[in-house]
Amino acid sequence: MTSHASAHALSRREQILREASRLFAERGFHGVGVDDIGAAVGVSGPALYRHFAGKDAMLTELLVGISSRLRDGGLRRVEEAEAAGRPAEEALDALIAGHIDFALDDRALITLHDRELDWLPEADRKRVRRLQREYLELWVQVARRAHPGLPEPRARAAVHAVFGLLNSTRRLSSPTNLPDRAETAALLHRQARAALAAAAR
Amino acid sequence: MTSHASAHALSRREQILREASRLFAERGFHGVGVDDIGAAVGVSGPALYRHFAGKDAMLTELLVGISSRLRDGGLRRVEEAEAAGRPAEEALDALIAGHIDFALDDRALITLHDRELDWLPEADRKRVRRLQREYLELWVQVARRAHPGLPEPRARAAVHAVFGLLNSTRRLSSPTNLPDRAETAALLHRQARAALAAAAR
DNA sequence: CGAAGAGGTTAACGCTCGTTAACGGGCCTG
DNA sequence: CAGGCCCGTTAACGAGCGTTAACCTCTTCG
Repeated sequence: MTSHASAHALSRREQILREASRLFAERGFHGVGVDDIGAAVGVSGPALYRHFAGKDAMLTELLVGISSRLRDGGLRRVEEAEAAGRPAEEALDALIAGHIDFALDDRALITLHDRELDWLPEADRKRVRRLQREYLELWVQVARRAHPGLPEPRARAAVHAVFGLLNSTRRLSSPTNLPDRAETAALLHRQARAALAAAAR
Repeated sequence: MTSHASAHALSRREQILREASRLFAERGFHGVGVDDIGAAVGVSGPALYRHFAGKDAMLTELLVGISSRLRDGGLRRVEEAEAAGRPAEEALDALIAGHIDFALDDRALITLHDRELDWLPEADRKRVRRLQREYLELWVQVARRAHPGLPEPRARAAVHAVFGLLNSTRRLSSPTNLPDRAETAALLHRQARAALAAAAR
């Protein structure tokens, strides 16, 4: 309980997580030293151990946070759509839009999310995988409701492929590479929708 | 010039490259030690230095090889389609099919191709990036011919996203995870085609 | 036959890097 | 004002790992 957190600038812990995620995304988990992360927040070296148990713990917290945000956000959107009685196509659109927002706004996190999972200690890796699986299953259910007749194994593969499509933004290194955020989002959305529809044919 | 190569089993050099690519894909470039690679081919440790200048050199050779194969194969397919006077849509289909074959048959290489590029020494990295860029430009040209009215920046982004879609197979760890090779290939093909067509709308 | 070279071996060096130890200085609180 | 606690510092340890050295054994060929 850090008591006075939340409503002011950025706690040291959050600074560290932010810089760590940026560096991990740029150079990979093993390409970044503990000293590098320290330097990025203005302290040097082992000072980080006042805030985290170790380098692994930072990655764990980042990955669990990402996976949770994705799954929880997805669940919320689908529930909202269903509560409002909207058709399954719109729930699917909400999932797509949510994922695109995430991929465009938190490029670094998306990169970690499908690149650095292997380096977690066994227990944490299982936890993250579970969250990822739940998120995927959510998509699969909604996709099958939106496209009746789409068999489950194929839906799973199709959703998997669409994740690859949406996460491809991670390689556009600088934000200026995007012609225009809204336009890029619209393009990805059309492509994702079409890719899912094509799976059902 | 290794003289008597090619027509028999597998030269020691090729064995090493094959095992190295598998291990790099599984555990990442930094997650694999030189001793691991040696053990995988039945020799141990520094014996590899009889065949390669170093660990970097193995990765370089793998990545340059992959990028070259992709680009050359793509060029060949497009030229064949054009020489036969077939429409641009069919050339695009040929590109898609070629990439899918590669992604399904050489999963490890595809993984390296978009995951481990950062670890190359500067000069080699530029070389690989050049090949990758040429491959992408080839797709962009064909896509714009197949879909008139698709502006170039959008075509580039769309093709990029489709690469993400097609390369998503890398996360299906075991080959047995694919329900059926032909079916998976067909699904990916439909999705890629639809994602490109949707970009043109 | 004898020199050369290809392709192994084990031992050892040296660097990087995560982690811990030992220490110090502000700041709150009894 | 004294004792903790928070949060830094620098120094040092220890493991892992890429690379090199020194050495050995076949095979080949003049």
